[in-house]
This record gives sequence, structure tokens and C-alpha cells, in this order.
Amino acid sequence: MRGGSASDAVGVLDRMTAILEAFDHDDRGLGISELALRAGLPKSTVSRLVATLVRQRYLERDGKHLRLGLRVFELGQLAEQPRDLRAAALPVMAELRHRTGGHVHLAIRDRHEMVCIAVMRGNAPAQPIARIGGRLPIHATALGRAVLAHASAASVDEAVAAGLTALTPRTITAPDALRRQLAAVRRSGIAVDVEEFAVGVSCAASPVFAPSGALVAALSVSGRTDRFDADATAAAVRDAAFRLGRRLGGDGPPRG
Amino acid sequence: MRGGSASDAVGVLDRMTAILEAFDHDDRGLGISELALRAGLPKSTVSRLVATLVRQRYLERDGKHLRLGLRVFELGQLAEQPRDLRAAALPVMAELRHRTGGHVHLAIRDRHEMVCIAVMRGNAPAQPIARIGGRLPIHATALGRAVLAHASAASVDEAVAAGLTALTPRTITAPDALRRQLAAVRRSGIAVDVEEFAVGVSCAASPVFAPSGALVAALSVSGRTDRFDADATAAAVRDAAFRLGRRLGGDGPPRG
DNA sequence: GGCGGCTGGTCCATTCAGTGGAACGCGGTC
DNA sequence: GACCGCGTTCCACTGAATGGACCAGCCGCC
Repeated sequence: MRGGSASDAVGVLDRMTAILEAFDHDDRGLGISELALRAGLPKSTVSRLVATLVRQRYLERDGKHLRLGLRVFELGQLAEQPRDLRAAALPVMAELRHRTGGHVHLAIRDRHEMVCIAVMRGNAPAQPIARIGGRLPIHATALGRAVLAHASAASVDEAVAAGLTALTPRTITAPDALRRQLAAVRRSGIAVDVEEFAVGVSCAASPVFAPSGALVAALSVSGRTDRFDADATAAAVRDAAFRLGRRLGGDGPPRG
Repeated sequence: MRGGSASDAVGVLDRMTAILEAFDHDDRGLGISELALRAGLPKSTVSRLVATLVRQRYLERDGKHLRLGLRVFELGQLAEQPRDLRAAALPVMAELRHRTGGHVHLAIRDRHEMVCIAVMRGNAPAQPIARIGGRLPIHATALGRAVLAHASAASVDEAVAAGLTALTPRTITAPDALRRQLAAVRRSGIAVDVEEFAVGVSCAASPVFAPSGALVAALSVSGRTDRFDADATAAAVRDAAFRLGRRLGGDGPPRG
């Protein structure tokens, strides 16, 4: 029983996670073979595990198409950190959208990536935005740099070690340039990204601190570069991030 | 290695689901012992499985408190059925809220329960509503009866067999009364619940059919009984449910 | 301080649940 | 008919999962 080829899964649970994470947001139903391929597991193993996951409603099957099931959706709604943050942030985000007209994002850090927790579409015409639950590179987005600027040196090293992949011609890829950027973000309280993540899109983000001083998230507004008033947007974002921070319950347990 | 005491879990995956489902929406962090108790599993087993789940980021640990992790949130956002439905429904729901002022819910059926997929708060003062991801009894809510009315007789039997629990003094608990209700819903196209689920709250719901004719969800508006205009609300809900159905992409694969 | 009760973590012999290659049945297309 | 891909099933093998017992730390109490 040697480990699978992908993500050196060893336990049953690791195999299961390999299966669940083989699902992508744009595929409508995977077959067993495709799933086994993506997860790097033998077909027979996948077939058996999938049967259990379907029984537990973590997967749904429609003929030979498998999809993520209702239970996963339900559980996802129970995750506290995203839920509490969203609840506190939605009014602030709505007002921020109203003030700026741009797309508003809230994201938290997960290792060397940012995970999008809430999105509010502005009246900018197109520019599809990071999905809720989607991941963004930490080095190439204002959201990421807003939190990275206030994180430990080790965190920055980790991000650098993960590779500063270029997503557009303007993406920062030099480690020392990134560090200089982060220092600037610390001074100004605002991180700005001009077409580093997607061509034609600019973004301003600010870190969100809980009353305890803990860094918990980042808030951003993005829009088309040609209509982007960086100064005004930055001021609005910084203000909103500050107000959001004050709304957070000291990040201690509210039920105690 | 006899099975655990709760939910006759036999495989590792079943044990894992028992652990994940031990989390409730209102507890802020569980310890290993409490978790083992709820899941009906030995502490040592829970301790080991939890370690893997934390490593895979399905759980997060903060000292001795365990919470559902980011990965669960991410995966939950990938579940297609809720995501597609929500996307199609949000504009319709917004307009429905605007027309009626009540709380708007969208739910789908899962066996003998309804799972809430989207919620939009109306301007009714209090009356907290079913959470997104929350479950509602199928027999005691307008949402549930709206879909049950158009489901197979076997489905109704299943719901009856699951037990018609009374939640308020007005909850329908007699199987034949329920069946008569369902026939009335079929005739009128609208299900109404007056304080059967919660005292002081009334609700009107309509089934949502895809263009293919498949029954996919239910849409509802709820509000305080003393301000509830059943006829006007019912008309608005029925209209919105019809328009939502037409927005659904024939429930075939949109990417083909 | 010493106790009892709680917490979570770790051992380790036992053994059963999980494994996966091979074989199978099915529904397509060439 | 041969072939290919699909998903499922079989079954001997074995190592991964098990869980009772034990250990260590923490807190409150007497």
C-alpha cells in the first residue's frame, strides 16, 4: 500500500481530501476515472471512497457524474471565521461600494494565498472578480500585500519561497522589490496594485485589525484602471477597514 | 473494533463525518473530549483523526478549541447546485423583497428536510430567519410543503415516516391532514404556513420548476402574522418563482 | 501542598478495514 | 467482431486504524 502519486496521501482521510479537492469550480460533474486521475489514486480506491462520500451526502451522483454535495455546502456555512467576518463586514462593504462604485472584496490569509470571504459587485461593467471561496496570490494583489505588510518576516519569506509568479507584465517578482513595497504599505496603510493581477484592473486594499490589535483580514476596492481614482479610493478603503475593525468583537469568544 | 455508538459509523470516513457534523452553528470551538462525546467515538480515535483534519485544514485549532476550517468553507462554495441556484435567484429575490418587504428564502429539498440556500432579510424588524445552510422540517413549513406537494407519493410517505413533529400548537401533525394540505397546494400553486413553524410568523411559498419541468427548489416570503397580507404575498411569490424557473438553464449543462 | 477531576496526547499489541491489481459487464465507436 | 473507455466487483494481503491504558498538564478546592 504505497502512497498515491499526488500530494503523498497516506491515510484514508488524506485520500478523501485528494478526492474532494479534485473538484474545480468550473467543471460540471466528474467521472470516477477523471477523479482518480486528478487525485492520483487507483480507480478502485476512488470508487469505494466515493460510494461512502455519496452515502454521507458529501458528493452527489447523477448517472456517472459526480458533484460536491449538499453536506459540504452546509458545513461550509458553519465555518466560524468566514461567517463572523462576513456578518460584520457586509454593511461596511455595502457602504464602501456605494462610496466608490467599485467591486469590494474581503479576504483572509491562508499561508501564502488569500481566500476571498465576501464579494460585493460594484457598478463597474465587467471585470469578473475573485469568487467567494476563491484563492488569490498574496504577492500580486493589493489584498495580499495589505496583510503581508503587517505579518512576520517569516511570513514574507514563506511567500517568497512559494514563488513570485508573474500574472501580468507588471507583477512584482523580485523579492527585494516586494519587500520595499511592503515597507511602503506599512507607512501608508494602503496597498495598491495596478494591473499586477489582471490587465486593466487596479485595486486598493487596507488591512483590518481587530480591537485586540490582531490582523484578521484585508478589505479592497477594485475597478478599471482607466477610471480608478487611487487617492479617493484609498481613503475610502482605509476608513472602511478601520470601521470594520472596530465592529469586530475583540476577537475573544463572545459566548464566554 | 466495534462501531461507534452514534450513527453506526463503520468506516473511517463515516467516523470523520461524525466528527465534522458534531459541530453546530452556535458553538465557538469544541475540545477533543466534547467532540468525542458528540460523535460517539473514543477520545483517542478523535484525537488522531482530528490531527489529520487539521493538517488538511478541514479543522482549525486554537489552543484546545477546534473549529471548522477554511477548506470546508472553500469546498462549500464549490457545490454546484446551491451556487447556480443562488446566482440565478438573487436578482429575483431582491425584487421580491422589494415588492413584499418580507424575508425571502430559497431552499431545496434533501430527503425529508429543506436546506436553505439563500436568504434575503426584509425590513420586518426581528424574526430571525433560517440561516443559509440551515435545515427546516419539510412538513411544518411553506417551503417544504411547496415542494412536497409536487413530489412523488413515496416522498410524502418518507416525510410522514420521519415523523410530523409539532413545533408550535398549530403545526400539522396528522398525515391525512397533511395530504389534504398538499392537494390544496397543488391546486393553488401556493403553500401557506401560519405559525406552524414559529409562533408569530407566517410564510407563503411557491415551487420553482426548471424549463425542463423538473422541480428544483422553493421560494418563500415570510413575515409577522399580524402584518401578513396572504393574498398579495402569495401572488408576488408565485410570480417570482415562475420568473426564477425561467431563468434556470433548462437544467442541462450550460458549458456543453 | 495534595488532592480529584478535568483536559489532551501518546503508547502499542491486536486485527480488521482498507487496499489495488485483475477480472468483469456494459455501452459506445470504428 | 474487436476495441476502447467507462464504472463496478472480487479477493488475498497487509499495514493502517483502532482504543484501552497510561501519562502529563492544568485548574479549583479543601
